[in-house]
Amino acid sequence: MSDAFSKPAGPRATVARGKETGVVGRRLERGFFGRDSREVAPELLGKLLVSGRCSGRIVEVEAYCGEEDPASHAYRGMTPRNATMFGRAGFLYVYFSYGVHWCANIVCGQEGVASAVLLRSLAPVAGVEEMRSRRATARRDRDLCNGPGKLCQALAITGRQDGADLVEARNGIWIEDDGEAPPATPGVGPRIGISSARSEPWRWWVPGDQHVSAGGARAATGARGRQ
DNA sequence: GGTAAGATCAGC
DNA sequence: CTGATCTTACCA
Repeated sequence: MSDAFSKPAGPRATVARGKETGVVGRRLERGFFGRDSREVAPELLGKLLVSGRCSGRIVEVEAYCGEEDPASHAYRGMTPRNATMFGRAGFLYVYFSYGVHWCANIVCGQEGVASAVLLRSLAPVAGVEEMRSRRATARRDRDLCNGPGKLCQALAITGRQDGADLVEARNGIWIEDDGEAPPATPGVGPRIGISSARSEPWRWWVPGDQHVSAGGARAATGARGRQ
C-alpha cells in the first residue's frame, strides 16, 4: 500500500483550499463532540471531513452508543481494538472491518462512555484526483466515498489514524464547518449491516443526496434488507 | 485450541 | 450471491 499520508496538510490547507473555493471554514471544537452521539450525528451532516489534501461533505452517519448498544463494538467492554472509543471526544476511532476495509468513527460524549458516530458517506469536495487514484475500482465519482470503507480508502484513512485528534488536527485530519447547515429534516432510519438493535433509528442522511451509500439507498427505497 | 460472525466491498 | 481475510468472543 502506498503511503499517501506522509505529509499532513494541517490547518494551512484550509487557507489553501479557501483560495480555490472562496470559502474558509472553521474546525469544530471539542464541545461539539462531547455530547450524546445521537445528538451529534445529525448535526455532522453537511460538515466537511478533511484529510490531507482531500475533503468531502458528510452526507450519511450512524450513532453507536457504547455499552448499552448491542450493535456497538464497545458493548462488551474495552478491548485493544475499541480502546479509542472510551477516550476523549473528538478523536478518530478507526477499525478494520471484515479483514478488508477500514471504517472511521468520531468519538463522542464523556470520557469513559464509548459512544461514537460512524462516517458512512461523503460527497467528494477537494482532492478528487487523489481519491480516484486510490479507488481505481470506482467507475463514477459518486462511488468514491459512498460507503464507510470506501471513504476511508479515498481519504487514505487507516489504522494509523486511529486515535488522531480531530480538534487539534495535528495529523492533518479534522472536521470543518464551512457554513453549510445540516438538513432541517434529515432522513432517519435503522442502521446498516448490523444484526442486533435493528430497530433503533440511529442512521441519518441528507435526503436525496446521490452520495448516500448503496446500503443506505437500498434501505431508503424500502427494498428488503437482512431481517 | 477451534470456530463463527462481523458497523464492507467488488465481481460474478 | 459470494469470496476476501483480520479481530474478537465464545466454547470445549
